[in-house]
Amino acid sequence: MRFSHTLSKTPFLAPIMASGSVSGSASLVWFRKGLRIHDNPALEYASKGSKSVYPVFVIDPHYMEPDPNAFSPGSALAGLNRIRFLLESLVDLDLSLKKLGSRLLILKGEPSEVVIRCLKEWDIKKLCFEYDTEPYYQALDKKVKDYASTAGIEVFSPVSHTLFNPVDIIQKNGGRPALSYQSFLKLAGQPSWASSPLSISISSLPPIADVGSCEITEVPTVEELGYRDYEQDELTPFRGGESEALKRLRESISNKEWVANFEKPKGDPSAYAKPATTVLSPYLKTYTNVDLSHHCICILCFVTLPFSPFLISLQFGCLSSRYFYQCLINVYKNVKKHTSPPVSLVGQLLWRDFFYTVAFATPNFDRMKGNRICKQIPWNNDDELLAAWREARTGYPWIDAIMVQLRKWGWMHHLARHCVACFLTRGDLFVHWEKGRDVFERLLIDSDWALNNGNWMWLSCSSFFYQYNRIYSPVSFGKKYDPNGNYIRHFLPVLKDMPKQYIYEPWTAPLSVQTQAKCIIGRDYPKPVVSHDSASKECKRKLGEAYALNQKLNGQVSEDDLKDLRRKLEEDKEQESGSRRQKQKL
DNA sequence: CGACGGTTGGACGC
DNA sequence: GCGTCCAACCGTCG
Repeated sequence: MRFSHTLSKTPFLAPIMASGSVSGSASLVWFRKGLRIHDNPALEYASKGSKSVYPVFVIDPHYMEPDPNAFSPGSALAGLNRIRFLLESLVDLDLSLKKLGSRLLILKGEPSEVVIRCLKEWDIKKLCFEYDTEPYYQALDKKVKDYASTAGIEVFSPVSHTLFNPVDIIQKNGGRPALSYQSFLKLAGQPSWASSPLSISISSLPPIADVGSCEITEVPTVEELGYRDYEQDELTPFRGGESEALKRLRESISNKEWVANFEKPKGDPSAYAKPATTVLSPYLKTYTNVDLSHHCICILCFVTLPFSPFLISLQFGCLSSRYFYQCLINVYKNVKKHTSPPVSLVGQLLWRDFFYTVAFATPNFDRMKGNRICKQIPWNNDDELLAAWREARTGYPWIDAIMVQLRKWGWMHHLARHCVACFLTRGDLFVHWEKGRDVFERLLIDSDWALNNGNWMWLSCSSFFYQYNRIYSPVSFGKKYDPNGNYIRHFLPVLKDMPKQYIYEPWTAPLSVQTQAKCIIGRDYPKPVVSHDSASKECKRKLGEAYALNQKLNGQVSEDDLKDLRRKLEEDKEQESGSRRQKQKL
């Protein structure tokens, strides 16, 4: 089967003929990510030679239950938009499985306990699930695999979420991950499966046998999970699920020019699809009609990034990154010239693998302490500043508008992500990147453990990127793209009548102008929490000192060392302001 | 050890 | 819209 079918409406036909085999036994497919039928080796293997297949998804209440103390609607770990996106993906998966004569079995509880109970109850002989490199799944899967091995159950756990097996690449490099993109490219080379067909179509599945005493439910709605009093305008226009992802993918790759010429775009972080109303359906319609060439300037950089459901869908695995890769290569074959990594579309997929690989090889990748590749920096612990950033009241309209978009849409342009991440950490507020990471993780519908942590380290100059003198200006960066401030006016309606010349710095507007615009700074919209000029200078000074300490101690910076550095920085600051006062006296 | 390049900074001059 | 300077970081490679 050649890949040239990709562009046609008919999907590849590499059907798995498995049903009807009477001699087989029962298999369980455990879905976690990889919420798809196409290119799903775990599902394919389970269905081969089994007389019955149980497709299972376990809802962990810890992940889904409403948390009344959270700063926005959602659970402690996931915002409502993220939860909805996941549920939509599950509904779509259930529908697809039903078309194949099966269905998705939803169970609730601690996932390893639930899966082990199912293995016993259903007399499972084969357990199949996608391999996952995240520490959470590594620990979870160990419990389940340990049980399976004592019970004599075969476990099949293929790598199918990324282009490469991170283990292979780390081994090639003598046990250490590449820390730069270029060295990663050299190590990685071509994926082994690049020119062989992926299994992207299944004609039928073996049936589900008796479910015994296990409690099975349908995919719950957000209301059934206990979410009731949320604002309609806080709901994302993005829809989850494999069907939508594949549809969008096919539409996008049918534009060969766009795929071939995709280049690190001069992306416009202020571009957004202007909703006609707050009602969702026309909103969605407007958005899906947006010209992809302008808006799908999607870099997978901060997570996956994209203004497009098919790229967002990589996260939950509604779309296979390998299938996407093959589609892109297929387009490249049919055009005279095309762009290359890091700027090409394939280059974006490789960024994703880059972060997965380094994350897998780095203990404590999601924190500063004990993280070999992370600079030890004396971030402050200012909850007031953090809250101002999180709640879109820093007083910098460009920053606040982006934070509103994050909350409402669960998505913003990658350069917009850069701006707010830089502002929170090394640029202005000097708040710990882990705090910002938590907010993104919860609110982004495309957040991903490896990419999110990697990019927060990148933006905070903790790893990968170290040019801490380059700071995004919370005023001029956005102005470059959107001098009229339309993006700000949209997401911060309180500023909608502020004249163009003050929209990025409304505190500089004369009181008469503020009155005219019906927005008094300090009353209707906050004054800046810090002065960017002095705050950014201060940040550079602290980063310089912290880097020097890291170098001096060869990365072995203890908590006491950081405490000492904090004290020193405070003293220097007082001395400086003291000498400034003296100068003024003289 | 030194040179080189790094997916996307800002300000300024032209 | 492009080049230059600013100041000068890091990992990689020879």
